[in-house]
Amino acid sequence: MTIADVARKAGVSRATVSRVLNGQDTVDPVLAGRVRQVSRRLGYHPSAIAQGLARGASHTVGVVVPDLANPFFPEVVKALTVAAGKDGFSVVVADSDEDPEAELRLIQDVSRRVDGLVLCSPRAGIADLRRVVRKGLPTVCTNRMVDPPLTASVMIDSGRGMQAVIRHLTELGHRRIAYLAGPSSSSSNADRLGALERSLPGAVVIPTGSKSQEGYASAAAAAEAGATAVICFNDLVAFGALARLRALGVAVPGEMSVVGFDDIPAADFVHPALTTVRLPKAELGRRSWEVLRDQLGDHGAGASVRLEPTLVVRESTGKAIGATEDAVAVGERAGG
Amino acid sequence: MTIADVARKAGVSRATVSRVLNGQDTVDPVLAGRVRQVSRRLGYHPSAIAQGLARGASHTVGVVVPDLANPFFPEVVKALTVAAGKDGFSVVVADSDEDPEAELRLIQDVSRRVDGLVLCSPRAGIADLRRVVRKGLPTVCTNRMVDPPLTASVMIDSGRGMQAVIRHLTELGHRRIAYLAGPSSSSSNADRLGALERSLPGAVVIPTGSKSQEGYASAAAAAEAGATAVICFNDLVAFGALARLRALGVAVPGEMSVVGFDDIPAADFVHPALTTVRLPKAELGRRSWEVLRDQLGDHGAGASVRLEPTLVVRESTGKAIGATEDAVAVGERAGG
DNA sequence: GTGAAAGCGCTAACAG
DNA sequence: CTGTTAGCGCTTTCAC
Repeated sequence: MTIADVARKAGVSRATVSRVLNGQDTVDPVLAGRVRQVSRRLGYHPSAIAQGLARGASHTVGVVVPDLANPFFPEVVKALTVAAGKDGFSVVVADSDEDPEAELRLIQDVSRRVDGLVLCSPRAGIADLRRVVRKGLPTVCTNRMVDPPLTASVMIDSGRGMQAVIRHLTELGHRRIAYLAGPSSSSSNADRLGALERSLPGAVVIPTGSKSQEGYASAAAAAEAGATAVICFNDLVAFGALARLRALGVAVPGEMSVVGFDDIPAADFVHPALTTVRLPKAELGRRSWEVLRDQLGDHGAGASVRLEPTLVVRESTGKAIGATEDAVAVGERAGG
Repeated sequence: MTIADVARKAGVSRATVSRVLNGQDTVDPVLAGRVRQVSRRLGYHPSAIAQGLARGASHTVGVVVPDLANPFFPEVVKALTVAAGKDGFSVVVADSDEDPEAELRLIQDVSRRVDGLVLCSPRAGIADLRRVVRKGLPTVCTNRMVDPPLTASVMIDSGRGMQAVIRHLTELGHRRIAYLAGPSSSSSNADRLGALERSLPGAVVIPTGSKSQEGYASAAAAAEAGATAVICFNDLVAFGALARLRALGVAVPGEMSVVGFDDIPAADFVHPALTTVRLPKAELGRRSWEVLRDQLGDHGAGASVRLEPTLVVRESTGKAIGATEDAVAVGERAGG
């Protein structure tokens, strides 16, 4: 079932069928009607592949993410597909499973079949990235500092988020704070770590990860370290920490404050409701598309946008134990 | 930068370049080496579009989901992309945003650019589905009864899951049970509802939805209806219900048992840990790919596989209040 | 207004 | 083993 079949049945040339189906108004209405009817009756649908070849553009963009099972990414991808869809673009997604090697392979792979690419929080090293990102393929990179910039970028200022958290916590009198750190390959994690060490050199950093399981495993160490507040790499980790602290009999926020990052929907429904840094996920997806689309059009260099996170205070943070007006003393407590 | 450029620089024909790059062993090692070197130096990457046209297959499959922000689907999509990736296939995903109209449009759209399609829990009516599913395009449909079957299918037996829940609850002495129902367009919801009404004709059904917000809103009604146990359409809804019950001062599981469906990762970390029906999400994705791949190959009709859910009992369910050995009485209680 | 013809970049017979 | 020759299905000048 090709355009030729329609042309033959309708008694016109393939060019005419093409014109009609692409909405050109330079065709005799009678013929146009006949073509439309025939093509409908035959159930004809043009091959996007062939169109892609002929037009030199596939109207498809790729997005590669580290882990689609992490609630952060589906929201970004969703907003991106919806936005791109409105402009007639499809989105192919690739999941690298947090593996930098796989990520590089996927980038190259996907690059061969798309008009543009968005790299979501890529985990690969900068040198590797520079190697595989095709010069000439419109690309936007999210949540990943690359200096000098090799692509357009859309960032969320994680450092600012961390600062807001620290301010919040210190205002509550917390002096001993632990950070359950995310994957070392995560650039956002590095940003947060940087901000943390700058504002609070004495913070205890506990390598953790990005899943609840890992938060569960690490939370005890935070308690043992005498922290009165624990900042988690993301909400999932915070959920795990919350569960572990409960198991340990440590009251939240009474004895320990907990804060997350992301603000996934469930954060508002756990108990205690999680204080967290809201990252504008949907906006990240939308803006990524816009920035990419701009490059697709005028072939320009591509913008660099920076989005702001906002601290959402709920129930999991509270006054430090033993905190006084001008608290200096650290509320030491035995772990678990 | 096309295959012709490489051919010219390497002093061979395009066919030879093609052969080398596709790993055919029928080429003089010397030429092959030269070709590989030139193509690397030039940074040449074949266009997947052109290959697709020439080969008559794009090595891309589509998957359309109702809502990527619902944690059920990313896990399915992830497993699917990983499985397909291993066989050299890319996956384009489309998110219909729970809108049947949009879904139909997306199906047609995506169909034009892929070798195969998986419809994940499609929300459109059967008649519409029948209209847009392209005869001849390998397709698998998940979680959607279509009779007579118009495609291969991979189902999770939701009814069985519901039965297991009811058995569990009645063994605990519950007699008055409420169901916070999911979207009416959801086939799984219909299955669960069917099983519920068959096993427990007196159950109270409260139209709810698929999000925590909605569960939060509906939970009070369940309490007011005098239920001692509430079954939720999914874990997200259950999280909402849990939050509302806590706000209402209703103890779980002391005064009210709560169960969900899906078993998303967070279910094990909320408090109380959620009793839920685990749906094999990753397996659903993997099997969907396998069934699709089989059709891609031998052009066969496509299998019909059925996956079993399993009840995971955690902390949110317990003995009905006032339940006796042979409980008959209903534990009536005032709503919050 | 409409058709003929020339590709888009690649693969796959088919000769040699 | 390697090159030549046809296309894959569509779009798009360029004449008519």
